[in-house]
Amino acid sequence: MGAEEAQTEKLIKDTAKVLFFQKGLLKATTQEIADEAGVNRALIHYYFRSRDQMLDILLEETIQEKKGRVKRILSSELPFRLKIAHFIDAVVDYGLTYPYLENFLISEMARQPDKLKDFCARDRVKSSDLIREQLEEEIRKKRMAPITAEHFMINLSAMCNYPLLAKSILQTIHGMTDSAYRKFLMDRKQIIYTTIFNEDMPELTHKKELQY
Amino acid sequence: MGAEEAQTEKLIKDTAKVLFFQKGLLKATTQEIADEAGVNRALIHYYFRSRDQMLDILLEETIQEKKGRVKRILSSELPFRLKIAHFIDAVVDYGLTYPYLENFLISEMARQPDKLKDFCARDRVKSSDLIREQLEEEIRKKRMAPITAEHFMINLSAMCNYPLLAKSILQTIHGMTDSAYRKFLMDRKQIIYTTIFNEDMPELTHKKELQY
DNA sequence: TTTGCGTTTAACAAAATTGTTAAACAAAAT
DNA sequence: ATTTTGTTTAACAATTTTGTTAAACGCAAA
Repeated sequence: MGAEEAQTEKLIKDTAKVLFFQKGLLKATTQEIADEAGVNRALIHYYFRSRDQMLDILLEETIQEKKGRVKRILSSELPFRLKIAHFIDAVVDYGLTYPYLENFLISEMARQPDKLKDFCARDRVKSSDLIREQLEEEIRKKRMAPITAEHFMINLSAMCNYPLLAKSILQTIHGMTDSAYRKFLMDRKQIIYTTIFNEDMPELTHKKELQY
Repeated sequence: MGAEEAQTEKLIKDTAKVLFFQKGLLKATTQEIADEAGVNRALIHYYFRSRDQMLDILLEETIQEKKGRVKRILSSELPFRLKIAHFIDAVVDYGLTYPYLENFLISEMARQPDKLKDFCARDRVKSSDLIREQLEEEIRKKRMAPITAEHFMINLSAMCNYPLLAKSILQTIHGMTDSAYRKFLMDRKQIIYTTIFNEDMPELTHKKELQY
């Protein structure tokens, strides 16, 4: 349709993101993506040259966005516990959109370790570094048991991300509908906070300022 | 070599398990498996008819074994906290062998949900049911904060399994060698226990009796 | 030693998937 | 109206992967 910008390109990318990161179809073919987007398969090669290059772009974009949100929260001026509460909130919320994102990244790393090494290293600006000082002060003040920043962040990431990665398993075992699963994840925000701090999670204000 | 039992069949299965569940190569082809095992590709079809059927068998066998170990521990007569300590120990140890097992299961569920539904449901005899009573007593006695058995088990599974699923990511970010990663996982056993119970993990006796 | 049976292989056929190309098309600019 | 530009498509070629088959092989029992 002539000069209609990168509209179609975005349509393809968004469709592919849904198949890969939301529905967990790691092996979705270019044909399946094209069908889902309602375009011809050759278009994908026109815009992205190859399936692999498209995948790189999708991963790059999506992970950068997620990491951006997280980093914005962890490097904010909030007090420690409130910061962690916002982290939990943001990671779980984002996971509702793309539950299989990390799952996908993991598979790709096994397939082409070299390519993703630097990408991953550059990207994952160790989040543990962003909370180390505050965490250590918290421990010094005897407000929580001693733990390294690395293990603390991994505990936190684990409890937030695992139910996302394992979405299909959890839904099957407990016979949850999509909306039940959604509610289950919302409950978990509280649970995770309480498991770590042994107290109720505070109300979250400033949510919007921290999103972008 | 004549009457040499199902020796070769086992060789192929073990090789495939290593590629799929240990190295995380979800897309390993029948050719790659055959090469790695040092046999001709057609052998795989001779023994398993198709790649998909072999995959089913591998998943079935491996998950059953892992679940067997876990269930044996959770349905033992041990006191609650010791039981959980053994659970952590067993899951992390098994994960050192096949870190990508769950990752693989998750991907397969997205690909063929129906086939794995009953398999998964029958298999995952909700572990939360096996600890509910003891957990509730623990809470009644005010020895820990209130939490449902489901969320408790998911917290636990998350902290044990996530570092396994995310093996490649963690190793890359923190520049860990295989042996460093191994040590890191061993440390985590303590960390996980302490995060949940706010006390040091007890010594584990009876390890052998609980393994089989 | 030869017959039989499980095991192993190479060669072939079929299917699925990716990547390329040249032509058709539609809208905007000239 | 025609040219131009970017977009879209169908048809084709190449590659990869899977699945089949018939024959060869080696050991053990007859």
